[in-house]
Order: sequence, then C-alpha cells, then structure tokens
Amino acid sequence: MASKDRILRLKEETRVNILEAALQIVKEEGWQALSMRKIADVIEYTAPIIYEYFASKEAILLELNRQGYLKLSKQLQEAKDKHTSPADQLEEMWLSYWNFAFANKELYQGMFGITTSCACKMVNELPEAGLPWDIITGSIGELMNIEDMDSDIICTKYYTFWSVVHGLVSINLLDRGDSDKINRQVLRDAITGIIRSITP
Amino acid sequence: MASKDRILRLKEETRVNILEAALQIVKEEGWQALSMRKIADVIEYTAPIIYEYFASKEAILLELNRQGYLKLSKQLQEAKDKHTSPADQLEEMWLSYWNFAFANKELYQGMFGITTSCACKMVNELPEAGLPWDIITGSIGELMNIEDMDSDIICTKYYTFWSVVHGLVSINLLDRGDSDKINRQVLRDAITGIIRSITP
DNA sequence: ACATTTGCTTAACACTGTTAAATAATCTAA
DNA sequence: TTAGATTATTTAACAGTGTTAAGCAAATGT
Repeated sequence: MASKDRILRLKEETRVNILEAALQIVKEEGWQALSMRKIADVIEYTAPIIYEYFASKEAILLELNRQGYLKLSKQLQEAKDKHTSPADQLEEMWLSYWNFAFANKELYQGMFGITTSCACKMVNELPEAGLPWDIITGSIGELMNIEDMDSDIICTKYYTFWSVVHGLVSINLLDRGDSDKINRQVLRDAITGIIRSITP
Repeated sequence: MASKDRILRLKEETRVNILEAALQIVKEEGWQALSMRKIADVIEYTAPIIYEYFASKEAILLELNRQGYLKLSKQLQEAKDKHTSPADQLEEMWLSYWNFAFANKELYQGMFGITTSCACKMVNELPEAGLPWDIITGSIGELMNIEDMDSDIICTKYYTFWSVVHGLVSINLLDRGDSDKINRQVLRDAITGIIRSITP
C-alpha cells in the first residue's frame, strides 16, 4: 500500500506547515498574536485539526523552541569547526551565538526569554536545550586543560560567558543599548577578556 | 465639602488596591494568570469598574513597571549613599541591583524581560525607566573623570556592567545556573573586574 | 419630592484554547 | 457498484479573556 506512505507524507507535511505558519505569524505579529485559529487560517484548515498534530498550543511552542536549539547548536558547531585552537573556537562560537540571536529574534525570545507569560514551562526538560552547553564547554575544558566537563570551574566559566553575551543580547533586544557597532565592540572585548582570563 | 476629600481618598485607595491585587496575583500565579476579573475578585468589585481607574490592562502593567523602576532606583540610591568613592558605590549598587532582581522576581521580569508576549510596549517611554541609568552613570563618570554623562565611553561602560549583571540575573531566573553562592562569586568577580578596568 | 449625578452591575461582543458531536470524504469488502 | 466502516474535517459549544454599552440603584443637589 504505497498510498499509506503518501498519506503519511502528507500528514508530516501539514505538521511542518503548522510549525512554519506559527513561526511566520510570530515573526509578523509577535508571540502575543499567535493563536490556533490564525495558524489554521494560514494552513487553510480549521483550528481543531491542529490537535491531531499537537496536543496543545504549548506543544507547538515547545517544538519551535526545540528546533531553535537545534539550529543554534548547528551554527555553534559550524563556528567551532572553523578553528582548531579552543580560544579561537570560543570567540567564533560566541560571535555566532550573538548573530543567531539577532537573525532569529523571535526564536531567541522563546528560548531564553524571561518569559513573563511563561509560554512553555518545560523548556528546561528539553534535551536539545543542553546541546549548546555540550559544544561550548568542550572548548573551555580544552583551553583550561580540564577533562571533567561537569567540574564547577568549567560550569562557572560557561555561565560567565553566557551571562555577558546573553545580557548584551537582551539589552539590544529590549531596544536599549547603543549602535550595533559599539555593542559588537563590547561583545568582542568581553569575550576576549574572559578567554584571556582562563588561558593558562 | 470634606466628604469630597473622603471620597477622593477612597478612590485613591481602590486604585492602590487594584495595583496591589494585581501584584499579588502575579506573585502567586504568574503573569500569564493575571486577568481583570481576578483582580476584580480580589478587590471585591466587578471587572468594569477597574476601567474607571486604568484605561486598560496594559496601563496596569505599565504602572506596576513604573513602581518597579522607582523601587529599584530608591534601592540603588541608598546603596550609592553608603559610600563616597565611586568604585565602592558601583560595587554596592550592582549588588543591590542583583538583590532587587531576586527579591522582586515578577517585577523584574516585567521591567527587563524579553517580554515574549510583549505585555506593555511603551515601557521604553517611561521616564522612570531612565532613573537607574542616571544614578549609576554618575559614579562611572566620577570614576573615569568624565563630565559629559552622555559620552559614548560612559554609555559603553554602563552597558558592559548592565549586560553582565542582567545576564547573570536572567540565567538564574531561567532556573539555569549554579548555586546562589557561586553565582554571587561570578557577579562579584565580574563587577570588580570591570571597575578595575575603568579605574584610571 | 423631584431631578440629576454617581457607583456599580449585568449583558454583550469579539476574541482565546480546547473538546465533543456531527458531517463529509475516503477506503474496504461483497 | 453498492453497503459498511474508517478517516478527515467542520460545526457547535464551553469556559475563559479584555473591553464597552446599557441599565439600575443609591446618593446627592435643588
């Protein structure tokens, strides 16, 4: 029965369509404007069929976040692969993180926003949310000559990196902050500063 | 007509009650659970009378944010007044900022959250939102011997401070991050590091 | 005592997420 | 081909949201 395959392919397709429609709406009108009926409008169905593909609206948000983490991880890995020295890798990766945030503002908000309306709470239980950590701490450990990737010192250094970059991103996403050029300079200074501070 | 005064006092009182009820609900159930009817329940009225005091739900959120900025500014000023040297002032103020964020999680989320559902957009036009900037850049300017408080260099240094502190706060508010003790250490290190970097 | 203003509520509208029932379309088997 | 069973999709409904307009009731001014 090849028709079964076709039908499965179609179902998978509308599943993708739902996610794409959701992201499109969010990009055009923001998270607060996303509604099931609007998604249904875009994919030319009525709202209840969405529940054949996702258990709830929150499940859609969660899946979008998941894909966001995958996309970010892919970019981080590509950035890492450009260099061999851990110091260069770290600089390239955090610049890549910065670029991801602004190229995917809405996604970034969902992934790392202090959600206010707390769109999807279980994002912390998403396994993909741990991927960036894995990719980056590898270079930190190598740079510091530490093997145990879960050691407190690596953890601390990771959070030091993350907080400064995420903080800078947040401020810019909040429409605060200076011109992009100045902020890039602050970012570069901070990153190289931290790298130097942990270079043996 | 003293009764006019009494009646005005009562009106002011329910205005305060509305705000307190809103904050109470947010603290107990989160921003996403805040609704006009719930507020009305708490103050023992029906929903429409709230519109005699606030033009919209967003206006309530805006006023809560305004009070948040005032409260934060007051704490920052008190922290500043504890010392005379700008370096000590800066350290004390940013620690105070950190403490404010965790003592008023919900308020902080509203004020500095990448709102996702973008609760109130005009928070940037709130004059009170600029108070922390005024208080802190004063010390930065003094420390760097610069008079023009709007100079790019002060601006940049302010954002450097803010991004690292806000980033660290965000990560902890996201349930990520280490123990409070370690994070306080990261915070202190970062703050003193920046202070040292701008001390002539 | 009547008229007017004020305070407050009820009712309604257009939305929201979500579920159950009803219908339309498709596939299966005789 | 036709009858029956499945599946796909929609309509209707529920409870909730922010918000507005209409109505009522109590206090006030004359």
